[in-house]
Amino acid sequence: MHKILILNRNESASDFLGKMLEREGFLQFVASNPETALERIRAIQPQLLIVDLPLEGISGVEMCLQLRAANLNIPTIILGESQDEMDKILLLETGADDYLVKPIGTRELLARIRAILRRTVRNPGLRIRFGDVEIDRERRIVACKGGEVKVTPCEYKLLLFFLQNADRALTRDTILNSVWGYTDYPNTRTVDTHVNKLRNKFEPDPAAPRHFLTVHGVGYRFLM
Amino acid sequence: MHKILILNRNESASDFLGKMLEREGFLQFVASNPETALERIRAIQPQLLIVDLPLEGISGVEMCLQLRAANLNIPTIILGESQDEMDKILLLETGADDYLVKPIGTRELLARIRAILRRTVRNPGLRIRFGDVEIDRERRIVACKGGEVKVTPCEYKLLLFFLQNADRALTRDTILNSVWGYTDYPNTRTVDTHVNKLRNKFEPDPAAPRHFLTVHGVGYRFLM
DNA sequence: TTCAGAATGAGAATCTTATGCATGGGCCTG
DNA sequence: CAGGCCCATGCATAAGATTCTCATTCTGAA
Repeated sequence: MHKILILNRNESASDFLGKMLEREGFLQFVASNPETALERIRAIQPQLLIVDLPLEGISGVEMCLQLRAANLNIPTIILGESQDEMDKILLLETGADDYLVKPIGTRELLARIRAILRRTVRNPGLRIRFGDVEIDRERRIVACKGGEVKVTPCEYKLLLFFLQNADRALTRDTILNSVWGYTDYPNTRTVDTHVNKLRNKFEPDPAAPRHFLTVHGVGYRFLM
Repeated sequence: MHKILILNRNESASDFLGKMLEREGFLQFVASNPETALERIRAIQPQLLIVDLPLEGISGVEMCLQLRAANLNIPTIILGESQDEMDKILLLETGADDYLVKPIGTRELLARIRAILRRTVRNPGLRIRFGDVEIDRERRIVACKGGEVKVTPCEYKLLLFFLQNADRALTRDTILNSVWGYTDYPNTRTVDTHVNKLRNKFEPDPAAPRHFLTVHGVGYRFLM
């Protein structure tokens, strides 16, 4: 979930914007002056800053320069009032990533937010977590309690399948079909073996599974 | 010096734009249809793509989807004719990084180009380093522990591709597609062979790779 | 002729799955 | 409700299959 900080001279004005962002699944924070903005960026570490011009006693360009001087390197979208090309250019050159002229089309703003995050945030959708386990699909790495755990191709596929079908009782047949692509089901305990391996790798106590539960007479059920 | 590819259905129209870019210190290339554009992106590896809509027989959105499908991950600015918010949004959502409505303010375009390059180009200089290895793209020279190491064209391209996609698990197919330009995937071990060569040239201990890691059953992952 | 790139194949490393035995839950019977 | 039986599951092991490495050979272009 991405954090977005809105800088606006009167907080109420950013209320509408903030609501919209929350509706879209972002976490929004507010600052009403440059100083608190800088503080909060350091404290909260948002992925994006939206600056609603004009600010109190400081120009947008100065704000950008301060951000740069503070070495925060945070992606920034400016919402400005001026159609004047010169203003836009100055802001873009001093560090802003985008500039939109008010009145803002909310859907366009959203699209631009996403476009910027796509470039600057490392594929958030590709990370999944459960318990102490973190799966990074882009790197194809699984970590448990911060340390990398090696998983074989088969284990990896099975793990992803469990995550996709969390909290559902799955028969061995279903699993064999989806993960292995088998259409007929030999009397095998391959699934058991692999579940066992996943337990050993990811369950704090493999003898008392909390995530990879067995459903006696049926198969398995995975809990996040 | 950054390379920019302009995609425009009639090349002459991009002449003005191209001249302007060259004046500003960019290297500009032109393509007049999507197919050659994709080819050239692979061949030239530009840092930015400017798409001047409309194209011949293909919509902007389709173009973006193709770029995405080809896994090229190239920053894209769209120059469009439509003021319609819906068009902008669609393009931004499908992968475009910015959308400008014609007529274009050249100075604003420039500022936006720079803003995007600032975020996407990792190394403003042409030198990249990892481990004991230093790559000088301007001179096309690779050095390891200070001494020059000869690399063949193929090895060089592969090396750069790894650097651009550091820390991501890459399938052989992806690599063959991006580095070799293959669209169908013969059952070949060409990639392995070349990775092997890179290991021998750049890994302190080729038997225990620290940079060119294999992801069993998938392909390879490069670590800086 | 030379060199880079692509294909090949043998051997090594790694992964998959069958097997056997141990264990434990579920169900029947008394 | 206890005891015992049966079957499902856990789990270690090893054989078998796959995938990877890398030296070598082949091919085509300069």
